[in-house]
Amino acid sequence: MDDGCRIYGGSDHITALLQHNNNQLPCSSDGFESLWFPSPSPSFQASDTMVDFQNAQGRTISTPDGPNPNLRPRKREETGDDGLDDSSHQPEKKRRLSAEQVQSLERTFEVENKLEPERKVQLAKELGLQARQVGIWFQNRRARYKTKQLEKDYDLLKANYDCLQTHCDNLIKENEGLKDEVTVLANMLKLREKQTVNTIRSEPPPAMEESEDVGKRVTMAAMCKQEEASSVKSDIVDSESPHCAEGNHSFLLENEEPANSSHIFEPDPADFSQDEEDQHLSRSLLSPLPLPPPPYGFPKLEERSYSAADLHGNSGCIGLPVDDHHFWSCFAGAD
DNA sequence: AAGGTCAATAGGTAAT
DNA sequence: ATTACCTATTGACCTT
Repeated sequence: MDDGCRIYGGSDHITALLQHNNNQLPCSSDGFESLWFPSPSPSFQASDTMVDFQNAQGRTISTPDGPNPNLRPRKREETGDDGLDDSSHQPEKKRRLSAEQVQSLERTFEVENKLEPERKVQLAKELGLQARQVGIWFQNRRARYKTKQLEKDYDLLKANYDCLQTHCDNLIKENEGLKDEVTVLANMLKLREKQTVNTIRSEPPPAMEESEDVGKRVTMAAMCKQEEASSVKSDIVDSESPHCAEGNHSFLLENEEPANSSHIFEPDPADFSQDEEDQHLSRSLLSPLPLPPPPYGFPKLEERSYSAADLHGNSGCIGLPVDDHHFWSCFAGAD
Protein backbone atom coordinates (compact mmCIF):
# COMPACT_ATOMS: atom_id res chain seq x y z
CA MET A 1 0.00 0.00 0.00
CA ASP A 2 1.71 3.12 -1.04
CA ASP A 3 1.23 6.55 0.33
CA GLY A 4 -1.14 7.32 -2.46
CA CYS A 5 -3.60 5.08 -0.74
CA ARG A 6 -3.31 7.25 2.26
CA ILE A 7 -4.67 10.28 0.54
CA TYR A 8 -8.02 10.27 2.18
CA GLY A 9 -10.56 11.66 -0.19
CA GLY A 10 -13.25 11.48 2.43
CA SER A 11 -11.08 12.59 5.28
CA ASP A 12 -10.05 15.73 3.47
CA HIS A 13 -13.67 16.57 3.24
CA ILE A 14 -14.22 15.94 6.92
CA THR A 15 -11.14 17.89 7.88
CA ALA A 16 -12.29 20.83 5.86
CA LEU A 17 -15.67 20.52 7.47
CA LEU A 18 -14.15 20.63 10.90
CA GLN A 19 -11.83 23.45 10.19
CA HIS A 20 -14.34 25.69 8.55
CA ASN A 21 -17.48 24.92 10.45
CA ASN A 22 -16.88 24.06 14.03
CA ASN A 23 -20.48 23.38 14.79
CA GLN A 24 -21.18 21.01 11.97
CA LEU A 25 -20.33 17.49 12.91
CA PRO A 26 -20.74 14.50 10.69
CA CYS A 27 -23.85 12.66 11.61
CA SER A 28 -24.11 8.91 11.86
CA SER A 29 -26.19 8.59 8.78
CA ASP A 30 -23.30 9.40 6.46
CA GLY A 31 -21.34 6.35 7.40
CA PHE A 32 -19.30 8.03 10.08
CA GLU A 33 -21.40 6.89 12.97
CA SER A 34 -18.33 6.07 14.98
CA LEU A 35 -16.82 9.48 14.72
CA TRP A 36 -15.93 11.12 17.94
CA PHE A 37 -13.52 13.68 19.18
CA PRO A 38 -11.20 13.65 22.10
CA SER A 39 -12.26 15.01 25.40
CA PRO A 40 -11.33 14.14 28.95
CA SER A 41 -13.50 11.38 30.26
CA PRO A 42 -14.07 10.99 33.99
CA SER A 43 -14.35 7.24 33.64
CA PHE A 44 -11.22 6.93 31.61
CA GLN A 45 -8.15 5.89 33.49
CA ALA A 46 -5.45 8.05 32.05
CA SER A 47 -2.49 6.05 30.94
CA ASP A 48 0.71 6.98 29.24
CA THR A 49 0.29 3.91 27.14
CA MET A 50 -2.63 5.46 25.40
CA VAL A 51 -2.45 7.06 22.04
CA ASP A 52 -2.77 10.78 22.44
CA PHE A 53 -4.52 12.42 19.57
CA GLN A 54 -5.61 15.56 21.34
CA ASN A 55 -7.70 17.38 18.86
CA ALA A 56 -7.32 21.09 18.49
CA GLN A 57 -11.05 21.59 18.57
CA GLY A 58 -11.34 19.60 21.78
CA ARG A 59 -14.88 18.57 20.98
CA THR A 60 -16.68 15.49 22.02
CA ILE A 61 -19.01 13.25 20.17
CA SER A 62 -20.90 10.39 21.71
CA THR A 63 -20.44 6.93 20.32
CA PRO A 64 -21.61 3.50 21.36
CA ASP A 65 -18.29 3.24 23.15
CA GLY A 66 -18.65 6.64 24.74
CA PRO A 67 -16.34 9.57 24.25
CA ASN A 68 -12.86 8.56 23.35
CA PRO A 69 -10.08 10.72 24.67
CA ASN A 70 -7.38 8.93 22.77
CA LEU A 71 -8.13 8.19 19.25
CA ARG A 72 -8.78 9.84 15.99
CA PRO A 73 -12.15 9.57 14.38
CA ARG A 74 -12.88 6.43 12.49
CA LYS A 75 -15.42 5.50 9.97
CA ARG A 76 -15.92 1.99 11.10
CA GLU A 77 -16.29 0.34 14.41
CA GLU A 78 -12.98 -1.41 14.50
CA THR A 79 -10.65 -0.80 11.64
CA GLY A 80 -12.36 1.55 9.32
CA ASP A 81 -11.31 4.65 7.51
CA ASP A 82 -9.71 7.51 9.26
CA GLY A 83 -11.78 10.63 9.42
CA LEU A 84 -8.99 13.14 9.77
CA ASP A 85 -5.98 14.15 7.81
CA ASP A 86 -2.83 13.68 9.83
CA SER A 87 -1.56 17.06 8.78
CA SER A 88 -4.52 18.78 10.43
CA HIS A 89 -3.46 18.14 14.00
CA GLN A 90 -0.55 17.20 16.18
CA PRO A 91 1.60 14.32 15.05
CA GLU A 92 0.31 11.03 16.33
CA LYS A 93 2.16 9.43 19.20
CA LYS A 94 1.81 5.75 19.51
CA ARG A 95 1.96 4.41 22.98
CA ARG A 96 2.20 0.78 23.79
CA LEU A 97 -0.31 -0.85 26.02
CA SER A 98 0.81 -1.39 29.56
CA ALA A 99 2.10 -4.74 30.69
CA GLU A 100 -1.02 -5.29 32.77
CA GLN A 101 -3.27 -4.51 29.85
CA VAL A 102 -1.37 -6.84 27.55
CA GLN A 103 -1.36 -9.54 30.20
CA SER A 104 -5.09 -9.35 30.58
CA LEU A 105 -5.62 -9.30 26.85
CA GLU A 106 -3.37 -12.32 26.45
CA ARG A 107 -5.29 -14.20 29.10
CA THR A 108 -8.52 -13.46 27.33
CA PHE A 109 -7.06 -14.42 23.98
CA GLU A 110 -6.08 -17.81 25.32
CA VAL A 111 -9.70 -18.48 26.14
CA GLU A 112 -11.34 -16.84 23.15
CA ASN A 113 -9.46 -15.59 20.12
CA LYS A 114 -12.47 -13.61 19.02
CA LEU A 115 -14.56 -11.40 21.18
CA GLU A 116 -18.27 -10.85 21.27
CA PRO A 117 -19.08 -7.15 21.07
CA GLU A 118 -20.36 -7.13 24.65
CA ARG A 119 -17.25 -8.84 25.90
CA LYS A 120 -15.11 -6.41 23.98
CA VAL A 121 -16.80 -3.44 25.59
CA GLN A 122 -16.56 -5.04 29.00
CA LEU A 123 -12.90 -5.82 28.59
CA ALA A 124 -12.22 -2.34 27.30
CA LYS A 125 -13.88 -0.86 30.39
CA GLU A 126 -11.87 -3.10 32.64
CA LEU A 127 -8.62 -2.10 31.01
CA GLY A 128 -9.40 1.53 30.44
CA LEU A 129 -9.18 1.13 26.71
CA GLN A 130 -11.49 1.83 23.85
CA ALA A 131 -13.46 -1.13 22.58
CA ARG A 132 -11.92 -0.45 19.21
CA GLN A 133 -8.44 -0.69 20.69
CA VAL A 134 -9.32 -4.04 22.18
CA GLY A 135 -10.66 -5.15 18.81
CA ILE A 136 -7.54 -4.01 17.03
CA TRP A 137 -5.37 -5.73 19.59
CA PHE A 138 -7.22 -8.99 19.04
CA GLN A 139 -6.98 -8.57 15.32
CA ASN A 140 -3.24 -8.04 15.44
CA ARG A 141 -2.88 -10.82 17.94
CA ARG A 142 -4.65 -13.25 15.63
CA ALA A 143 -2.37 -12.17 12.82
CA ARG A 144 0.69 -12.74 14.96
CA TYR A 145 -0.58 -16.10 16.06
CA LYS A 146 -1.25 -17.13 12.50
CA THR A 147 2.23 -16.13 11.40
CA LYS A 148 3.74 -18.11 14.22
CA GLN A 149 1.56 -21.07 13.38
CA LEU A 150 2.59 -20.89 9.75
CA GLU A 151 6.21 -21.03 10.78
CA LYS A 152 5.50 -24.06 12.92
CA ASP A 153 3.62 -25.75 10.10
CA TYR A 154 6.47 -25.07 7.72
CA ASP A 155 9.01 -26.56 10.09
CA LEU A 156 6.84 -29.63 10.57
CA LEU A 157 6.33 -30.13 6.85
CA LYS A 158 10.01 -29.68 6.19
CA ALA A 159 10.91 -32.27 8.80
CA ASN A 160 8.38 -34.65 7.27
CA TYR A 161 9.77 -34.06 3.82
CA ASP A 162 13.32 -34.70 4.96
CA CYS A 163 12.21 -37.90 6.66
CA LEU A 164 10.48 -39.15 3.53
CA GLN A 165 13.45 -38.17 1.40
CA THR A 166 15.77 -40.23 3.58
CA HIS A 167 13.41 -43.17 3.44
CA CYS A 168 13.18 -42.90 -0.33
CA ASP A 169 16.97 -42.77 -0.70
CA ASN A 170 17.31 -45.87 1.43
CA LEU A 171 14.77 -47.72 -0.67
CA ILE A 172 16.57 -46.77 -3.88
CA LYS A 173 19.86 -48.01 -2.47
CA GLU A 174 18.28 -51.23 -1.33
CA ASN A 175 16.71 -51.71 -4.72
CA GLU A 176 20.04 -51.25 -6.48
CA GLY A 177 21.68 -53.73 -4.16
CA LEU A 178 19.03 -56.30 -4.91
CA LYS A 179 19.43 -55.78 -8.64
CA ASP A 180 23.15 -56.39 -8.38
CA GLU A 181 22.47 -59.54 -6.47
CA VAL A 182 20.11 -60.78 -9.15
CA THR A 183 22.75 -60.15 -11.82
CA VAL A 184 25.42 -62.05 -9.91
CA LEU A 185 23.13 -65.01 -9.34
CA ALA A 186 22.04 -65.11 -12.97
CA ASN A 187 25.67 -65.23 -14.08
CA MET A 188 26.38 -68.04 -11.67
CA LEU A 189 23.49 -70.02 -13.10
CA LYS A 190 24.75 -69.56 -16.62
CA LEU A 191 28.15 -70.85 -15.56
CA ARG A 192 26.54 -73.84 -13.96
CA GLU A 193 24.56 -74.59 -17.10
CA LYS A 194 27.72 -74.59 -19.17
CA GLN A 195 29.39 -76.96 -16.74
CA THR A 196 26.41 -79.31 -16.94
CA VAL A 197 26.46 -79.39 -20.74
CA ASN A 198 30.17 -80.05 -20.78
CA THR A 199 29.74 -82.92 -18.36
CA ILE A 200 27.08 -84.54 -20.55
CA ARG A 201 29.23 -84.22 -23.64
CA SER A 202 32.35 -85.71 -22.01
CA GLU A 203 30.47 -88.78 -20.70
CA PRO A 204 28.53 -90.43 -23.55
CA PRO A 205 26.48 -93.53 -22.47
CA PRO A 206 28.29 -96.67 -23.73
CA ALA A 207 25.42 -98.99 -24.74
CA MET A 208 23.15 -96.54 -26.37
CA GLU A 209 22.26 -96.47 -30.01
CA GLU A 210 22.84 -93.33 -31.99
CA SER A 211 19.21 -92.32 -32.34
CA GLU A 212 18.49 -93.09 -28.71
CA ASP A 213 21.56 -91.10 -27.67
CA VAL A 214 20.45 -88.03 -29.54
CA GLY A 215 16.99 -88.26 -28.03
CA LYS A 216 18.37 -88.48 -24.51
CA ARG A 217 20.62 -85.53 -25.05
CA VAL A 218 17.78 -83.43 -26.29
CA THR A 219 15.68 -84.40 -23.28
CA MET A 220 18.47 -83.59 -20.84
CA ALA A 221 19.16 -80.28 -22.46
CA ALA A 222 15.49 -79.46 -22.19
CA MET A 223 15.54 -80.41 -18.54
CA CYS A 224 18.52 -78.17 -17.97
CA LYS A 225 16.79 -75.33 -19.69
CA GLN A 226 13.73 -75.86 -17.56
CA GLU A 227 15.82 -75.98 -14.45
CA GLU A 228 17.56 -72.78 -15.38
CA ALA A 229 14.31 -71.01 -16.00
CA SER A 230 12.82 -72.20 -12.71
CA SER A 231 15.88 -71.28 -10.74
CA VAL A 232 16.11 -67.77 -12.07
CA LYS A 233 12.42 -67.23 -11.58
CA SER A 234 12.45 -68.54 -8.04
CA ASP A 235 15.50 -66.50 -7.28
CA ILE A 236 13.82 -63.33 -8.36
CA VAL A 237 10.73 -64.16 -6.41
CA ASP A 238 12.72 -65.00 -3.33
CA SER A 239 14.76 -61.87 -3.57
CA GLU A 240 11.63 -59.97 -2.79
CA SER A 241 10.82 -62.12 0.20
CA PRO A 242 12.34 -62.01 3.64
CA HIS A 243 14.43 -65.06 2.73
CA CYS A 244 16.52 -62.73 0.65
CA ALA A 245 17.94 -61.06 3.66
CA GLU A 246 18.65 -64.38 5.30
CA GLY A 247 21.01 -65.43 2.53
CA ASN A 248 18.97 -68.45 1.39
CA HIS A 249 20.12 -68.13 -2.20
CA SER A 250 22.73 -70.76 -1.41
CA PHE A 251 19.94 -73.31 -1.37
CA LEU A 252 19.60 -73.02 -5.12
CA LEU A 253 23.27 -73.54 -5.72
CA GLU A 254 23.94 -76.36 -3.29
CA ASN A 255 20.83 -78.43 -3.81
CA GLU A 256 21.44 -80.97 -6.59
CA GLU A 257 17.79 -81.73 -7.04
CA PRO A 258 15.96 -80.03 -9.86
CA ALA A 259 14.17 -76.92 -8.78
CA ASN A 260 10.86 -77.75 -7.22
CA SER A 261 8.33 -75.24 -8.32
CA SER A 262 5.79 -76.38 -5.75
CA HIS A 263 8.27 -75.55 -3.04
CA ILE A 264 9.26 -72.24 -4.57
CA PHE A 265 5.75 -70.90 -4.88
CA GLU A 266 4.48 -72.39 -1.68
CA PRO A 267 2.56 -69.65 0.06
CA ASP A 268 4.53 -68.49 3.04
CA PRO A 269 2.58 -66.69 5.74
CA ALA A 270 5.61 -64.56 6.38
CA ASP A 271 5.60 -63.53 2.74
CA PHE A 272 2.01 -62.51 2.96
CA SER A 273 2.52 -60.42 6.00
CA GLN A 274 5.52 -58.82 4.38
CA ASP A 275 3.53 -58.16 1.24
CA GLU A 276 0.83 -56.53 3.27
CA GLU A 277 3.41 -54.43 4.99
CA ASP A 278 4.98 -53.47 1.70
CA GLN A 279 1.64 -52.68 0.18
CA HIS A 280 0.74 -50.55 3.15
CA LEU A 281 4.04 -48.76 2.94
CA SER A 282 3.62 -48.32 -0.78
CA ARG A 283 0.18 -46.89 -0.28
CA SER A 284 1.55 -44.55 2.34
CA LEU A 285 4.37 -43.43 0.14
CA LEU A 286 2.60 -43.28 -3.17
CA SER A 287 -0.69 -41.84 -2.13
CA PRO A 288 -0.76 -38.08 -1.83
CA LEU A 289 0.31 -37.03 1.59
CA PRO A 290 -2.41 -35.46 3.67
CA LEU A 291 -0.64 -32.16 3.61
CA PRO A 292 -2.15 -29.10 5.20
CA PRO A 293 -3.46 -26.54 2.76
CA PRO A 294 -0.77 -24.55 1.00
CA PRO A 295 0.12 -21.12 2.28
CA TYR A 296 -1.73 -19.37 -0.47
CA GLY A 297 -4.88 -21.10 0.62
CA PHE A 298 -4.42 -20.93 4.31
CA PRO A 299 -7.67 -21.70 6.05
CA LYS A 300 -9.47 -19.02 7.85
CA LEU A 301 -9.17 -18.88 11.57
CA GLU A 302 -12.68 -20.19 11.89
CA GLU A 303 -11.84 -23.15 9.70
CA ARG A 304 -8.76 -23.88 11.68
CA SER A 305 -10.87 -23.71 14.80
CA TYR A 306 -8.37 -22.08 17.06
CA SER A 307 -9.19 -23.80 20.28
CA ALA A 308 -7.61 -23.07 23.58
CA ALA A 309 -5.60 -26.28 23.20
CA ASP A 310 -4.49 -25.14 19.78
CA LEU A 311 -3.27 -21.95 21.22
CA HIS A 312 -1.07 -23.90 23.56
CA GLY A 313 0.73 -25.54 20.71
CA ASN A 314 -1.07 -28.86 20.54
CA SER A 315 -1.53 -28.65 16.82
CA GLY A 316 1.08 -31.13 15.68
CA CYS A 317 -1.12 -32.53 12.93
CA ILE A 318 -2.99 -29.42 12.00
CA GLY A 319 -5.58 -29.96 9.38
CA LEU A 320 -5.07 -33.70 9.24
CA PRO A 321 -7.82 -36.21 9.62
CA VAL A 322 -7.63 -38.23 12.77
CA ASP A 323 -6.85 -41.36 10.73
CA ASP A 324 -3.70 -39.75 9.43
CA HIS A 325 -2.31 -39.09 12.83
CA HIS A 326 -0.90 -42.60 13.02
CA PHE A 327 1.14 -42.05 9.89
CA TRP A 328 2.30 -38.63 10.96
CA SER A 329 3.12 -39.82 14.44
CA CYS A 330 6.34 -41.28 13.04
CA PHE A 331 7.49 -37.71 12.68
CA ALA A 332 6.55 -36.76 16.18
CA GLY A 333 10.17 -36.19 17.07
CA ALA A 334 10.43 -33.53 14.43
CA ASP A 335 8.39 -31.07 16.40
C1' DA B 1 21.34 4.03 11.88
C1' DA B 2 19.23 -0.45 11.14
C1' DG B 3 16.07 -3.62 12.21
C1' DG B 4 12.31 -5.48 15.07
C1' DT B 5 7.88 -4.90 17.40
C1' DC B 6 3.36 -3.40 17.66
C1' DA B 7 -0.69 -0.24 17.56
C1' DA B 8 -3.17 1.55 14.05
C1' DT B 9 -4.76 2.30 9.10
C1' DA B 10 -6.43 1.07 4.37
C1' DG B 11 -8.61 -1.71 1.37
C1' DG B 12 -10.71 -5.99 0.22
C1' DT B 13 -14.01 -9.85 1.16
C1' DA B 14 -17.85 -12.62 2.92
C1' DA B 15 -21.92 -12.90 5.54
C1' DT B 16 -26.14 -10.81 6.80
C1' DA C 1 -25.63 -1.30 2.83
C1' DT C 2 -23.57 -2.72 6.99
C1' DT C 3 -20.54 -5.25 9.67
C1' DA C 4 -16.69 -7.98 11.12
C1' DC C 5 -12.84 -9.85 9.67
C1' DC C 6 -8.34 -10.52 7.08
C1' DT C 7 -4.06 -9.01 4.88
C1' DA C 8 -0.75 -5.71 3.84
C1' DT C 9 1.19 -1.75 5.28
C1' DT C 10 2.55 2.42 7.96
C1' DG C 11 4.81 4.85 11.43
C1' DA C 12 6.19 5.40 16.32
C1' DC C 13 8.95 3.41 19.48
C1' DC C 14 12.48 0.37 21.18
C1' DT C 15 16.73 -2.39 21.04
C1' DT C 16 21.11 -3.40 19.16
